[in-house]
Amino acid sequence: MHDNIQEKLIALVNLCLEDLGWLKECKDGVLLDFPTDNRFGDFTTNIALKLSKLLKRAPQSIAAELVASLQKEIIKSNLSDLISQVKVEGVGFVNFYLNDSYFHARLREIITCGKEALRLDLGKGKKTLIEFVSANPTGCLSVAHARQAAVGDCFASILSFLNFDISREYYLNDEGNQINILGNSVALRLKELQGEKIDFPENYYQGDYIYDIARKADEAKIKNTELGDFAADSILKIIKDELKDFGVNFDFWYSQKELAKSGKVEWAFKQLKEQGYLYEQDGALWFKSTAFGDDKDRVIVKSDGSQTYLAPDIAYHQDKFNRGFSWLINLWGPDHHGYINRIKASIEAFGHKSDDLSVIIVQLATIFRDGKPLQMSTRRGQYITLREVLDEVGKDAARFFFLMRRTSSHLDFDLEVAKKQSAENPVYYVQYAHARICSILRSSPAALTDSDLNLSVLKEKEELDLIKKMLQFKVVLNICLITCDPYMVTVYLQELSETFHKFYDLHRVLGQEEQVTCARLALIKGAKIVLAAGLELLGITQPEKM
RNA sequence: GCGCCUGUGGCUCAACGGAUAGAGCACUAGCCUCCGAAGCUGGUGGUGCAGGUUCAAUUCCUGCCAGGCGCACCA
Repeated sequence: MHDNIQEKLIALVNLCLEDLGWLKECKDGVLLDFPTDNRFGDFTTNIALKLSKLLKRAPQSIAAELVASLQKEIIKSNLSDLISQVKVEGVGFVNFYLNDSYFHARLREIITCGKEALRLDLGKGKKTLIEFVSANPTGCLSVAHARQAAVGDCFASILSFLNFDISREYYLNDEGNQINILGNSVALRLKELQGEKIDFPENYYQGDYIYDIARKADEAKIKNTELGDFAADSILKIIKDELKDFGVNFDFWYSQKELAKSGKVEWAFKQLKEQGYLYEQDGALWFKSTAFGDDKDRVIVKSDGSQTYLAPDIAYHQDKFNRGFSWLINLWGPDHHGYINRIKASIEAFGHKSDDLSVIIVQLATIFRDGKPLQMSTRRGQYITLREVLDEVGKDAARFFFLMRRTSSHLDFDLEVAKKQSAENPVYYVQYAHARICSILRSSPAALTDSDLNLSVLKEKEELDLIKKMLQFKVVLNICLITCDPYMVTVYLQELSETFHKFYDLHRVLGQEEQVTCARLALIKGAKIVLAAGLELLGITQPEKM
């Protein structure tokens, strides 16, 4: 069942190149791709263009010679039932055209096996940990966190689909300065509620939610020294609810407080010291990150004896490996990009490869309301929260929106526009295609079954285009893996939907000759399977009706 | 000053280094006695600037211009 057509064709090309005595010139190997446009066949290779300079010959003449050889070889190796033709096109591309029966077989596979037919075992069960969001429990999640949540969750789903053994983790910054400030903020608001006049510092958390927590703390009679933890716990509950409603579920909530208690930080220090990567200077303890390409060495214990943020972070990342994960993925905001080198340095100091950690920088979403950008400040409590976005545009549209731009690109998000145009949001275009298929399937006579299904009646261009587009699903997932970016799925689903809508517009499914109706029903069932699989990866519902 | 991200029609965005740079919105001309018109078809309109590498550059490299974000013994 394994679809190894691509390997088969590459082997064929290599065989012919060998015969022609050109194989040794092809240093980078033969690239066999899906052409940008299916006018140019089903597979294409640019090998003649590559060889042109080395052989000092015109690419078309090289291609022509190669094609002649390929045509002979195709007949010799009985591949003519698979390949309908191979020819030179354009400036010297060699394009392969497959027989329709190949696509019919692939479609049959999809409707028989369902989404299992779309899987690729690229992960081989590799234990992978993706850490994302990890917002401090000092306030609600912002839109920036929301984008990270959508990207991280979707990428994790894709990796899982590709047979990586993936776990989702949230690193909980539940101790330190910001928790102290949080506790002090609550304490002050409590005094204020009790009628005292207070002077609320600018660097304290300004949001109204601090009042709510203060009231709750008062009721629960929380001691002053425990206000910080109490507040963090309360906020964490809110965060968990927000994420749940956004459809994001974490396997692990990793507590920095627990890490500090565990002795793992000291253990990490000891290891680094033994390797000679720590030294003291100016009363502080430094990590020699320059040994691994960082711009400067980094302080991990300040001269006042307290640790910098880097200290637990080094131990944390090492602990990820110690827990058995061999690939770490971190999603960070752009403000953390300077942090990449020092963390990578730390894992290298422990003998891991730099590539064992992939850091994905998720660019910010700039929030607009009525065309005006909003200033964001956690402390002031003036920012658009994930909750607000969910309430305003809904989970499906929000997730799709956050995922439809390249992760490394800025995202403009005007809430008013998103609300106003919600009916025109691309997510509805895709969901509409799914619902439309369901509607046809509902209207189809029950008597028509898949038995004696003859897919060979699918000969129309739009029918074959739809199958070919469905087959690109795997290619897209592969690109997502290579680029560490799930956004391509949203682009693909729009294209798949478009291909379906075009088919729908030109050809009727129901009321045709029985064989044709059956085959087309199978075709749209296949399209439904792929659409649903894609939407599921995005964490978006697959409505049967809209 | 250094680092990262981004410059593509009026607007928001696509395009593994490939073939005629694609969509949506907006503007505009059409398509429902027929499976969902939240759809389809046509039209107008575009790669910031200057070099370089390449058979081939929106894509890679250098410089410039413009915008965003970072450059702590903060977290």
